Amino acid sequence: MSRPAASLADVAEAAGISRTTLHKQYATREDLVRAVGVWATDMWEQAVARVAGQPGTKEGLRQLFAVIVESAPHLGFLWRNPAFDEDEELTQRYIAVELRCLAILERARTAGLIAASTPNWWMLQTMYGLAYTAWESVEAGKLAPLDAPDLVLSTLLNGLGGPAAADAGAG
Amino acid sequence: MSRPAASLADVAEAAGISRTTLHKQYATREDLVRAVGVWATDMWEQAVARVAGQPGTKEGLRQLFAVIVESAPHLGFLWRNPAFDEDEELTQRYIAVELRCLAILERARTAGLIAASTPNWWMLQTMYGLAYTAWESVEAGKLAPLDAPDLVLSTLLNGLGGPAAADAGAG
DNA sequence: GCTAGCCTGAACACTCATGTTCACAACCAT
DNA sequence: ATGGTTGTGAACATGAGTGTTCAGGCTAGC
Repeated sequence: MSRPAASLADVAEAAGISRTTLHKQYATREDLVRAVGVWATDMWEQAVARVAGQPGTKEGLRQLFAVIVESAPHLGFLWRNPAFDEDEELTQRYIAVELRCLAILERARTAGLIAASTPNWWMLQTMYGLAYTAWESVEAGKLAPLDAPDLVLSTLLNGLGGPAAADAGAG
Repeated sequence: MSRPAASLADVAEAAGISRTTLHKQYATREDLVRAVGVWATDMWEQAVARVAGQPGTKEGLRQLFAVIVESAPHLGFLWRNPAFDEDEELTQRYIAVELRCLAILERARTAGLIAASTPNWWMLQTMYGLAYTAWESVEAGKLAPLDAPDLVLSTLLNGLGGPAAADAGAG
């Protein structure tokens, strides 16, 4: 899943089955890729469903970010495949899940945790960006998995600013 | 450059030359990819060189972020190509440029703009992540190019936090 | 005009991923 | 044991991308 250029022979070997059997289950490579895309979407859906009821509190956001970080590989797979952009069903499902994430962020904004002037798309973008970055850091062994959600939370809410950064002049 | 899977015929057509001529200049596809990698590294080197002397102030960081945002496509190309990881020269040059970026960030940390507890790798990761995210937003038409550096600056220093986010409990 | 250099289209061989087919072995239920 | 299912290895055909060669055509400089 992490290597889009892998041949079907490699995939079959990695799956511990023969190439013939792989072709029985997925007639074409496209079928296989889509099946993995559906699976990745399932994973993401289920992960977000676990936290969709969270309130717009710091703890609620922390739960949300924990789920996004752990879904990072699935999201990365979906983002990297341009084919999914033209897949009506997957796109619809993706948007629906994204809206559930956005709902939590909006609650946090209403609660004053996030600046009222922050547009929806930038909340989402920074959340994705920071969470994905945190996941990469975990993969690289630079960040402990359990620390990732807190780091994303504090960075997204407070930035990296020190004592002299009280106001950055924008926002 | 933005489509790694493009055939050499497509590349030649896009370049307005024949496939034969393309092969004369770059014997193999590997040669071509590496040449583009060298070019992307050149671009990034030159861009950072323009701001390497900046101080650790908000304006200094803003200049740095402006340069990273504009270099995002070049960086993306370098990041997406695993072949470059094994290229000694390009890796060395990449690290050298990264260190020049880090120097500015460290100056800002010393000046108190960035929390003293922030590790180097997280400063770099968040800078890359936010800058790349901002560039994508520009590409998507959601963010004005001139606003991008300021948005990255304020988000990285202050986060998205509103009045109720005075302390997120981490860091 | 003539030559040298560069670009071009066309053709070719080669490799590799892909998709298909088929015969055979293992296994499971009856 | 028997018949159905499932997985397997092997072979084959196909198509795309790649790299090479070659015979012209074009322009620039002599």
